[in-house]
Amino acid sequence: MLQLHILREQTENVCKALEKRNLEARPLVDKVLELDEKRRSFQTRLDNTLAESNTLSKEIGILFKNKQIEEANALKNKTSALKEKAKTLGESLNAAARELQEALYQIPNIPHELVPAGSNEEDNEEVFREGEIPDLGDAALPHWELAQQYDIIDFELGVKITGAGFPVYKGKGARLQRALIQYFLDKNTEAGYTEMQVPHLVNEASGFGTGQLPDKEGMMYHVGEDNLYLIPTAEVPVTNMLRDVILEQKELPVAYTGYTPCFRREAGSYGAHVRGLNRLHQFDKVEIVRVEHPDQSYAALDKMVAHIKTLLQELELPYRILRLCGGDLGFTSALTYDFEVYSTAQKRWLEISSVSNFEAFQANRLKLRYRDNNKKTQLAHTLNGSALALPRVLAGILENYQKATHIRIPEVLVPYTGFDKID
RNA sequence: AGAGAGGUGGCCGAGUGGUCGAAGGCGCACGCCUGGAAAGUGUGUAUACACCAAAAGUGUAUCGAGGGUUCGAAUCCCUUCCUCUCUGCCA
Repeated sequence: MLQLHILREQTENVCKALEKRNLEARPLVDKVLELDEKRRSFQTRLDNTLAESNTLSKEIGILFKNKQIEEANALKNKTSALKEKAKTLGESLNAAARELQEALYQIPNIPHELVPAGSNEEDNEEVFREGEIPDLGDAALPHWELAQQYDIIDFELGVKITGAGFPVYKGKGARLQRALIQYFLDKNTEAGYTEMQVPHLVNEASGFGTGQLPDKEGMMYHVGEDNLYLIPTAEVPVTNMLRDVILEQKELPVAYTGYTPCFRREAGSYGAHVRGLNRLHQFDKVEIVRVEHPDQSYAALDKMVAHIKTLLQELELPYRILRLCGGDLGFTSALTYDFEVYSTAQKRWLEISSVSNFEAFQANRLKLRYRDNNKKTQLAHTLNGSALALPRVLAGILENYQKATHIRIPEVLVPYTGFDKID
């Protein structure tokens, strides 16, 4: 949610910047400003009415104490009109506030100046590429065939017990996955992130806090009986820990990491792009989340990118980094870098991490603030990223490390897996 | 899951219809005192919104949340969430 004062004071700039998202924001922004004015006018009128009524009430109290019953009753009559007025104004105020919020929710975050113009993923800007793409020739198998050949992931079994998109990891496949999780958590901890184990179900308020609700309700699994949602990412519980929090400036930055399974209904997926591990309803992910002073948030973003790079370097996977263009940029993000690992057999890049600076957009909704040097509360900046999403890293490892008779395990993982090849 | 008790400011805790945004204490901040510290002492110490160019200031709302009664609610009523104790169940 954008801050109203920014919309009010920098209307032109905001609209111009939003053009990068191919969004004609003018009508929306105008509507917000109009509703804001309306809301404020109702607020002022209601406050004045209530003030008047409060004064009268106090007078009535004093009159009763002095046994001036008649005078008191006379004043009572006066207050009933005020009461009526306050009620109407209150309703108008609430209606305006609600409308304002709804309109405000429809405006995405302002893209950072580095965000390239563009309409879809084709226009994303590759900013970095590293790692050798192995030459596997025509013998290269996609990971789902490797998974079957070495009996390490069973998609059919998942279908049997749950449904499509819920694979069963077996034997060394399970162990490799667990090794990756632990490796990522260790590396993140080493980099200064505090490990958190969080609930995998969240309440409605948390869904609203990070913006999955009300718009993206369809992406989450809902437990109706208890009105809880299965988390689509650790970002939801981890970030919501900081909902309605005022931090002291010296407590910044906050850096958390957490491993959770992620549950996504992912309606409307199809074809080869969802085969194997490419897209799942349940998958594992290690997430990193930061809360930063606004002056520091972009330096922090760079640090996060650098950190994720080291993970991929150590795993010796070929990857590239994209700066998302305006058309592909997430609603809440100001600047996002996607990491993609190369799937040698599928001959395409798979997204394994998305690192974003939300600036104050998310904090505004969460009411996550810090107290600055003048003791004023200010919105903090929030950032998060995957470090990393497991299935596609697994797919990358299986495909890129495949040999004629086995799959090699990246060296850094061997201490975690306890074996150096899958055969 | 059943029975009971309770949710008040950063924390503890008073407050059962009228200047209560809320006593008192702790903590914290600044000052005095001190050679320095402790003790002592003085002052200050919530959040949001509105008005104001801004500061100062003023107003409004907030005592878990939502509704109601009343001229007036932390206080009474209803709904709901949560916590604690006991009983039950359970990894």
